[in-house]
Amino acid sequence: MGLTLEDIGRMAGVSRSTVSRVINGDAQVGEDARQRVQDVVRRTGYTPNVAARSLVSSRTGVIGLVIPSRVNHLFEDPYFARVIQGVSAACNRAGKSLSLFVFQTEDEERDLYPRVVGSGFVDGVIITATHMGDPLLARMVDSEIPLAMVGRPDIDGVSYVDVDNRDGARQAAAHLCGLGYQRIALLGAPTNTTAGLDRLEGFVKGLGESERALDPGLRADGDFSERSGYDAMRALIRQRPDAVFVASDTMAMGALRAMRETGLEAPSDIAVVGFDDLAPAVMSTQWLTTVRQPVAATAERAVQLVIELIHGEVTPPVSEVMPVELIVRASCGAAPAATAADPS
Amino acid sequence: MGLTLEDIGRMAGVSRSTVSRVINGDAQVGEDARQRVQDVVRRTGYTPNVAARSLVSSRTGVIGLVIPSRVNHLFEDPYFARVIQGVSAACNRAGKSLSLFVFQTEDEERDLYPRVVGSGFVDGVIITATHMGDPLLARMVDSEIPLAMVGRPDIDGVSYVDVDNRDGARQAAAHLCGLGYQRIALLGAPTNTTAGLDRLEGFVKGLGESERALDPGLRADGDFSERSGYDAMRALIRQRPDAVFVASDTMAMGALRAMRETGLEAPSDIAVVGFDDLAPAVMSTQWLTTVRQPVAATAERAVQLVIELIHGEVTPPVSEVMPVELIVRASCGAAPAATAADPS
DNA sequence: CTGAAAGCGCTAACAC
DNA sequence: GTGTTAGCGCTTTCAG
Repeated sequence: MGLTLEDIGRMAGVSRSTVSRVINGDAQVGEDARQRVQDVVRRTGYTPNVAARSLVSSRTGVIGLVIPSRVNHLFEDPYFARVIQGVSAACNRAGKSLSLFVFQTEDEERDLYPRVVGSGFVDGVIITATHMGDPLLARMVDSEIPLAMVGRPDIDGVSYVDVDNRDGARQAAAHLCGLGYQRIALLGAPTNTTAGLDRLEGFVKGLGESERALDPGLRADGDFSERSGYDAMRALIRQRPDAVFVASDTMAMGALRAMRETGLEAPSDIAVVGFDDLAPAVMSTQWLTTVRQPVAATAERAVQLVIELIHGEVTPPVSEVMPVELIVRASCGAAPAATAADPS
Repeated sequence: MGLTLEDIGRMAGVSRSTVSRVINGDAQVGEDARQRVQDVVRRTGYTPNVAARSLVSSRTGVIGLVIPSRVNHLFEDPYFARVIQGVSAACNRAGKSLSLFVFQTEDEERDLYPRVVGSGFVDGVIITATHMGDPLLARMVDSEIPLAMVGRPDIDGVSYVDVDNRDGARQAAAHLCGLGYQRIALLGAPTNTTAGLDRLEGFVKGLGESERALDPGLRADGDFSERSGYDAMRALIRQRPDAVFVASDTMAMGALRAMRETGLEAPSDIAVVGFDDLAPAVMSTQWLTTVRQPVAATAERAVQLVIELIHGEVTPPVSEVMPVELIVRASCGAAPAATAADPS
């Protein structure tokens, strides 16, 4: 810090332009000059001033991650930690800086929004966890800032990377049907989120593949929280389901707690299939059958996508859907060993 | 975007200097000029270019949050989500931007470190989750960048905000002693972290207040993961403790799972006290007796602290320790109702 | 109270 | 190959 190109140039006996060229990997530099410059840079630990660089290039190398988490409990769910981790890792790899914007209140959103899109502080943004109808997304699209969403947007014109929620839920339903369960319940995710909607649709579709329909009495929705899973399951239990697909593992933890409290066990009393495969308890017990979603890979693709958008290499909207995988373990009542041995 | 001070000035019929003054709240501006400028700014949605501003002021308004999480499972623990949330909220309030640096590998650390301290990209940094002996912390101190740690550093010269881990563990031990338990075990946190060390010390101290010592056989350590809590508890169970203090709620979840699996219940077979009070299951069941640590408040103080350091308002190292609170619930075997009614 | 002018550190033509 | 030069958009003396 404090050192400038000019300083380095002086020390290496060249002009600042040559130093700039060396630093930016320009090939048109003599071998000896390059050598001298690199020595000085290394010796002094010189790092270019990003502000000056941004000012002239109108690029900051910063990618914004916007989480409009008005609902506080969003942070309860390990999903967000994973998204942050994935985006961070991808930014690191791409040599970008990550700036995090968590809007916890309307006020914060109002105050911060201009910094995100107007000040030139970020080159592009990744947004996640909007709820349907959130005007924020539309505003961001209008701002024309390079934008990629993690998850499926509810409006057109947004580039995104989503996981195949429909197919995951479909697989879960089909698996439960295949296992011969008769009263298959749905403990759904909020239907004001596209993930909730897609998982509902996929579940219904999976049932349909076995000529079944979703009994409205066998459906209750939660809000992704453990507590809501518990509450919804308490209600569901009275309807005597023999299996339940829970649209998130965190809610599944709540559902299992409700079952335990009622003296019910999985899978013997009620088979359980979750969605996510990233909660600590799920990972460490390897017991819950669940739909694994590739959060890190999704976040990574989203980062690549904004970068392509920033460079103008693709024309928005572009989208991509990542495959999910049903991980069969014990909680659904299918012997995992048998499944593992299954040559199919 | 695209608009400059010059543009605004032209539209308002003043020079760019005046616009700059208005925007920066300089008092020395005529009422009419100020009015006209503000109108234009509002109408156009003008936002100053941060790069240009930083270049001249050598301030970016960015605070870096560094999480050297070489251990992947750090992200399993809700603690980090909370720290991020707290730091983010505090930055928002202070009008600062937050830049997140997660070092997951040595390589990432090596590559990113210069960007953090050398490029002038951040005005100050908050660091957390270092392990003892981590040279990173020493390097950051040497760099002389305004620095505040969340947690207690293991070297001198670092400003920090910590929670009172010692006192929390002491309270937990004292509470268990007071309840008359005889074989009180410790399921500790890693002793290569200051939090782990402090909780151990506090626990021993709390025992000491009742003239007890920690039976080495009644101690097992985990690594903050659910799995490690499970494993450690399996080992402890053989020693037949009648109570256990678990140094993190996530590990407590694992410990309870081990107990359940062995047919043991809390508090009747083994009383359990945790530490954190922020895991979803703990929050929603309100069942686990635990030491509540004020993570959000701690993060917030850390942000205030770096800001003061940036402004040179305080001379490092300064430190602060936030009080923790034992939340007595059902898992320790003390009737919570009685405790609540206790006039003391 | 307001404008003119200098310059923050860097990149990118444009010369040589 | 390498140096010179002109800004990027802003803040900040310094005049007026």
